[in-house]
Amino acid sequence: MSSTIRDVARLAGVSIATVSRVVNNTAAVAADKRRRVEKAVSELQYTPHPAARSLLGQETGGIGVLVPFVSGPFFSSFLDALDNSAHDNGYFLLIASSHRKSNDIASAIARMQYRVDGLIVMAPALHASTIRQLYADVPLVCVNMPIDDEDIPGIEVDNYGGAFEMTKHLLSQRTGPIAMVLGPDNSQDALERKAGFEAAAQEYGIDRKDIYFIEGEFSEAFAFERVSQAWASGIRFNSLFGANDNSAVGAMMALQSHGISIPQDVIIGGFDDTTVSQYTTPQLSSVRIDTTKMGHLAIQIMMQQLGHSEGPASNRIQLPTKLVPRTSTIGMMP
Amino acid sequence: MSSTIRDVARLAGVSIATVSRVVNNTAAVAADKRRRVEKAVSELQYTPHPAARSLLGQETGGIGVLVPFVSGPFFSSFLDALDNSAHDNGYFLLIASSHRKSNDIASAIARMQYRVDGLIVMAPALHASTIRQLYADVPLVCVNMPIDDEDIPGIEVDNYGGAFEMTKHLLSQRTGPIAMVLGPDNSQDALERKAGFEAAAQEYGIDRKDIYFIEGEFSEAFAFERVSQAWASGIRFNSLFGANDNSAVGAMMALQSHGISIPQDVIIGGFDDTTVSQYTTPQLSSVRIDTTKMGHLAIQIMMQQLGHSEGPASNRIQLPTKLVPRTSTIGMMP
DNA sequence: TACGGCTTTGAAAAGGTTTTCAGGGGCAAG
DNA sequence: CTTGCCCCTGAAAACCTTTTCAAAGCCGTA
Repeated sequence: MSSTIRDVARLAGVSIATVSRVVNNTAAVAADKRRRVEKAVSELQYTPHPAARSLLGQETGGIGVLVPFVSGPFFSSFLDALDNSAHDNGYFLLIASSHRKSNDIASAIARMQYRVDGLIVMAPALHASTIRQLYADVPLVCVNMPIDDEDIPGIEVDNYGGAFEMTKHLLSQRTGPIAMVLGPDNSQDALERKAGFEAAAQEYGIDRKDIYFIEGEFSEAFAFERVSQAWASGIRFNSLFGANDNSAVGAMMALQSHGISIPQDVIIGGFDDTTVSQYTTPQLSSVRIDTTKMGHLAIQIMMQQLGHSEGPASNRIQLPTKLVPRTSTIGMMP
Repeated sequence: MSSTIRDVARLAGVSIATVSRVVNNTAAVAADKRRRVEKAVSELQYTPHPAARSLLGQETGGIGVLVPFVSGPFFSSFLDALDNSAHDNGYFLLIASSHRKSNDIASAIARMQYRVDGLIVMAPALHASTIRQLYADVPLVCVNMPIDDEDIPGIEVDNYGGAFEMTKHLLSQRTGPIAMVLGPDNSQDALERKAGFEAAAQEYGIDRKDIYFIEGEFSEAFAFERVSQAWASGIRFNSLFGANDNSAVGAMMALQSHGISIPQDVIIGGFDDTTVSQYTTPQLSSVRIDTTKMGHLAIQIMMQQLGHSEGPASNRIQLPTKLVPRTSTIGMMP
């Protein structure tokens, strides 16, 4: 079986207090005893039991992460950044996915209780205050979700601005009727993107009846079907904005299957700048969210809350987005 | 602050033992006391401290997962399956990524000590016995890595068979000189794929001098560069097998940039059946590893080891692969 | 009525660590 | 030589829970 601090103390001929002092380097210990203890530690392969430590209110070294899904390029690259950054700061990640169901979130958070020093949550369909309520006494960082409490630190993505910019880009290339494939109703980011889209369309003076909204679910298959239906039913537009890349790609496939050529007949833009956007034909213009930066910032804010570092000036950050134009919105190649 | 079992006991007017019995439903308790305790529990929002529990050798409810990376379609869909399956069994995941460095693995495993009930490891560059050595007394499941100890349960992917099948597919479409973009030397799966490739080439009687190996690192950029070099230096082949999809895509891009058309001039196959393979032009033929099944199986074997279920008949599973032919290897569209 | 057995209950120990507190020893200064 | 201070060390408490063990109460039966 695994050895305890008592075993080490016995082997080294000292008290357990001394062992603890050597292991944690927390007080002066006579040189010879220190040596003896170190020898005993390595001989017995002693590792302090984390449960005993956290029982005393010590830090656990863990950071809980809650995301809707683990897979998908957007979430997974965010997780990757989180993981790297946490690792650099000596923390490990406890990851749970909520699958967008809110009761799952409650149970997932319950499991994290006492096991983590902080919580990083991304739950686009929930509000930050709900999370805070679920687990009150832990440092919290909310990412990419509506933050309705001034005191909760977090990172908000500029969905509005990104959508606005993309829509302007589309309309500057090709004016006239325009369509948008929406996201799920309960997703705050989807709504913000819609708002940005509308504002830009208005700025360009597009007539209300020349703006088409097509239902979507952030999924390629769903977008394919609905866009296909829309086109078949005679709806026509010169450009299309997908609330995320999945939707945009689905729309692209649907239109191409109707014999429409992109970007000659219709230009298309997406959101998220997913990996696939580089591989479609034509390559999909998109709006990049810097997930790596997002992850780093989240950990940085968390470290600040845990008192480990200075952190950014504010603990409430608006993450800018970046337009990435590709061939799906550019009429002619140079 | 958060409340303890003592607070509950005091409020309900019973002993802490009784509270424990009610909370864990572990022995008969008089109806009125039970009610009082339940009331106190909900009133104080009491949650047992997991550290105290695990100190008593109870199960933690956590399963540790070690993967080279968190991101990337292959790993993340595996993680997703793992997460779903673990969740269904009432477990949560503790995820750490090793970034392929072996000292990171050691420290990651050290962190997991005592925090998890079991460990699922995917470390293509390491051997199972090394892991076992690092953390002896915990149920272990090794996935997609060389298992050099009969007693360690795990899932091995049929890399050899998949590569064999793909190579046969390539040569049945187009015989003659053939190239393979290799994976990293220290990766067991890469070596197995190479072996499968060689065996198939031999079966088809391809002359040794008509078989070209091109260095690779499982990365698109690296493959692009090396394949480009190879072609520029005059090496010619009718078909190419990429040790993974990244390499195959890189090769495809490189060849296309040289004016070669796929599949008319050269046919290409990959491995992993990554998402992008559906979006390249032409779509990339690949070999699918059912990551979802892999995740489910891994959890299933783990549950068996933890004594929770019957599990599969054997705890040593060879996961079959499946050839997914697409347009990159089919000369003419129907 | 008395006794045996069953149900319910609480006290206490155990699990492994950190930290406080008090004491012991050595050394320097007076 | 004595006193005082500092350095080092060990005993013990504290953290929170589960579980064992023993006792108490109750019911039914002889």
